[in-house]
Amino acid sequence: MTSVEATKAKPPTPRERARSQTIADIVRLGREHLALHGAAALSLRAVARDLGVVSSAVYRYVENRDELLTLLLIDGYNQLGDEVDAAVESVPAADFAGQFRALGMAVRSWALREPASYALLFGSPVPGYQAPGERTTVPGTRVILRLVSVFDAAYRAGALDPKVTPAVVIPPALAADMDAIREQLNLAVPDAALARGVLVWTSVFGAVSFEVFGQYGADTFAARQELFEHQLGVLQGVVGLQG
Amino acid sequence: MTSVEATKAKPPTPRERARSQTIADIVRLGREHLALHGAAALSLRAVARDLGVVSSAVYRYVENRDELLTLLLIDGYNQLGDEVDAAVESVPAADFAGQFRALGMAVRSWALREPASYALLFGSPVPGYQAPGERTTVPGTRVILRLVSVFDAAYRAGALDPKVTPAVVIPPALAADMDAIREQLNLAVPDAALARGVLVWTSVFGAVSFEVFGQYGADTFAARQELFEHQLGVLQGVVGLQG
DNA sequence: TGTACATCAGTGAACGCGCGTTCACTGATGTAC
DNA sequence: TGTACATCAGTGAACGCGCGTTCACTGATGTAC
Repeated sequence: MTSVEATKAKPPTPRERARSQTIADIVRLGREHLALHGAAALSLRAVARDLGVVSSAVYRYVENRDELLTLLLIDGYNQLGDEVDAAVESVPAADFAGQFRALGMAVRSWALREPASYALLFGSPVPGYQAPGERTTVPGTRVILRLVSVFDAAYRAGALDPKVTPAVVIPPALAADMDAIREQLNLAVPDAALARGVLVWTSVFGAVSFEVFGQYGADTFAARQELFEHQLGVLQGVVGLQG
Repeated sequence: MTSVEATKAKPPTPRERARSQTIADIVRLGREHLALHGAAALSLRAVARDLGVVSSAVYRYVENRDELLTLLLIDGYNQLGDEVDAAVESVPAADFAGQFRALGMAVRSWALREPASYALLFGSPVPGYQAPGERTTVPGTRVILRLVSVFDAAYRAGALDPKVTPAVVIPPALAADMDAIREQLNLAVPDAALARGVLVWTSVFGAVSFEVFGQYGADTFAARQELFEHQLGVLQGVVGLQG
């Protein structure tokens, strides 16, 4: 009445605020359980206990265990996506190589900070759980879309060296896949560079996964940060980004 | 008595043969359960059921659940190691690039055939389980040792192109790690190539993991075999293997 | 401003399930003399 | 070759546990008139 805030974007009622607060708490507690016991052991009862509530009460907020997994998946993708976006945007628009390295390092540092979420998103599939594509595809593709957009912008700016190492032929079937991707994402970058972009993508996550999942022995690599940055440097060369 | 077979390598008694047969059965059934429900859900009771035996009986053969996991881990590493060895050895000794590609393709085809074992070895760690290094290190390093030996042999034969793409500097801390590795494994290959070898290693597994763990969307890549072979071809160039 | 009703959060008991692991036991198979 | 004993595989009952999910319920908070 007195103020002009009746902008029809109806402000949340106290109940609604309490409700979304509780859902946020559930997701947070779920993430902690993920970190302690892994996705397969994620249990609604345990989350209810930590929430200080009887186990059946969480069913007011979450349909079942699988939906909690879905919420955690989406939450993880968005955390990672936000950090990657911020890292890339902190680099000058013309420094494509720097943007690529910032992206890679953002992925690594988030993964090391949240190994359980990383494992949920990029590790072994959770047995018996199938992510609902309608809800996870958009957040789940943020990083790769960002990576591709860096490569494409670099190409359009003439910053992708076309004569990278020994050229490797692209078989027709693979070229067809590349065409589809290029069309769907409105890209300019040609087949060879696009295919190398895919390799770079999987390689970045391969390096991060080895480190997070403990595939490097306990003490084979002391200089892991340097190793990763070196890997990024080489990968940058693979796709022809100079700088 | 009648024959000369008392060579002191005492032949197994019937009981001993039955025993190792049963252990082999347990491992085989465990692998099947892994494939169906994942490592976290691996249960001794379920294995006992499939073995047609009461649940407490498996404790005659396996100390506890963790030991079954260890057996499966070792079994998986050795399956993979055997296939990789066979693939590499089927290529002429002088064709280092061919050996590398054979290794990569052997990893991929085993992983696609045994996705659950692959997930156990290279996916998210199993919560609460710590592999006993004394038993798993040797089988667990077979692939990387084989890969390194291909690179080293190529280097010694002068088949590693030293002027690969833009050279990337190796910081001192990383160089120290490389020195230790070189000494421990008796290698000749220099820092730059060794570091690129590590990248190639993690990249091969990164590409395989993305495919096995379903990170590529359902239909983004139809030509997965071609994609992987292309990736191997580029990686081969990264480390300077010509051919 | 006050009353009557609807909505929602949380309770507590219960269902049926599978798990790892221990233990005292029965019988069959091997070994020593 | 035969007997006495030791070893081993497998049984079946029991322990205590945690899980997902349903359901009828109580009480507090919101909404319509």
